[in-house]
Amino acid sequence: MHLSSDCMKLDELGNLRRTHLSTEVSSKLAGKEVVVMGRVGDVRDLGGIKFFILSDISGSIQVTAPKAKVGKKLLAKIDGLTQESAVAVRGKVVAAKQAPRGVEVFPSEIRVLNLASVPLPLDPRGRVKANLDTRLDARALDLRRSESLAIFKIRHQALQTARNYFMSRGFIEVNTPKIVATATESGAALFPISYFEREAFLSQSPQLYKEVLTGCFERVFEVGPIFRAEEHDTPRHLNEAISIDIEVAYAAAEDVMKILEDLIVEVFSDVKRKCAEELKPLNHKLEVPKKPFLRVTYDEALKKLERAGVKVPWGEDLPTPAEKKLGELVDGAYFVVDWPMILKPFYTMPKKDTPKLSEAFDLMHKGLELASGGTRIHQEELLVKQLKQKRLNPQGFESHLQNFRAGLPPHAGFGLGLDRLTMVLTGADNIREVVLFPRDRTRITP
RNA sequence: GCCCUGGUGGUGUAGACCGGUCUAACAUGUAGGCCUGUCGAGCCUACGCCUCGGGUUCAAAUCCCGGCCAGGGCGCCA
Repeated sequence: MHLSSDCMKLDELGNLRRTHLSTEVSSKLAGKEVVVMGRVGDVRDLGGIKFFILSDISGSIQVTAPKAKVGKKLLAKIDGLTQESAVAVRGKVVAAKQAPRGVEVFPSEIRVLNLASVPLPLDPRGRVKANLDTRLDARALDLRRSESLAIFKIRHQALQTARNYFMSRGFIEVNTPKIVATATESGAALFPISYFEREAFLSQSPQLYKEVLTGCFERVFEVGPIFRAEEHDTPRHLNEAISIDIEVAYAAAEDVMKILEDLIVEVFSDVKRKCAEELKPLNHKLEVPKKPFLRVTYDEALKKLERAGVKVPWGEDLPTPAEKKLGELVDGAYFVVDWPMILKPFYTMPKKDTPKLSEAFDLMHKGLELASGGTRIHQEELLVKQLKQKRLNPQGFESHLQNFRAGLPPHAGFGLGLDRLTMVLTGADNIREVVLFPRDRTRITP
């Protein structure tokens, strides 16, 4: 019932189309008619003259309505506007020194395409801060804030740079299934789903698929979601994340570490150069790491930590406080290499001379793990041995193992967390800030 | 799951330690009014809040217990 009366107030978009983005309206167009569309910002009514700011994805433009020059119907329409409503304005461009950008539009027609209700759950202009939880509940509105917008433009740039990087180096972009039949890796927590009459799982990583694809495409990369059913509750873990995964034939750990190094430096440089405007509202100074990144062995890391008063027994993973400590001891981006085999998954290649250690690496940035990778096993016999050692049944991996009998080449690769990378690029201290609609232990909406 | 901290109008905060003076303050917002150059407009008026349940007390936003929720620290994270 409210709906019908509200709809009565609304205008149709009809055949009207935008001729200019708000920032394309310049004083050069003075005297010309333009059609701009966007969201209503501040409305200022001075009695004899009314102003409102119209914002679109490019920026904003002021719409000015002097009583003497604009009809009563239009003035009434401006009175009825609410913050964040969607409007179309047809009008004449006027150069004016007093206008915010030296140019404004005198309206001849205003169409209220959709009226925003009041009050909104948060202020998208950001004058009054809102808690992260409140913002995530109204995420699409929150994304109109300049800080949020800046974060996702930077994320977009990182993704674009990464894609360009791989494509210019002969990588083929692939999409592997996210619905998988078995829990392929150890006792890792996977989300079970119902797949017709069978149980299936959400993929935890494209690992096995990308390895197999090196046998045909040689160099592959994938940008896609990974799902982990771990009950973690931290500012750097989500249950759905985006991973940039690569796998390269005829390569070993050091080769893909160089690729990763190059990629990181290129992404940081691009963001620093092309997203200077976006970094400003985030108040973030981006430091481009220098190549080559420091290689710290697992053993060296333990020694450094012990000297700093943090004891980690050999053969154990670095607990969070140890990771953070190491991040203080070794600044910027660095690799931790030569991990004990027991800490790495079954497909990890052992070091030839010291088989207790692996050819696996982690890329760290100030204590935060951004990527992990290494040389993979390509010989079936060794892989079966490792499966058994991890107490996995090789029979469950038959469809995977058959590829190794078809002459799968030696290969190496890594998985890089796009969300964590974006955290570092934007200075965000909570991973939820850099994900449009984050999925964590308690949140599955919006 | 554990530990710490918190929950006050639509939003963000103050008040709490030391119960009464709280008929709950400030900002933003919203509604109305004045104003023909505002630009985080200004001025005037109004509207709207103590997380839920229990307890202590003459008296609870304030103290105690529990629930729920959130933030941080861990754990978990092949």
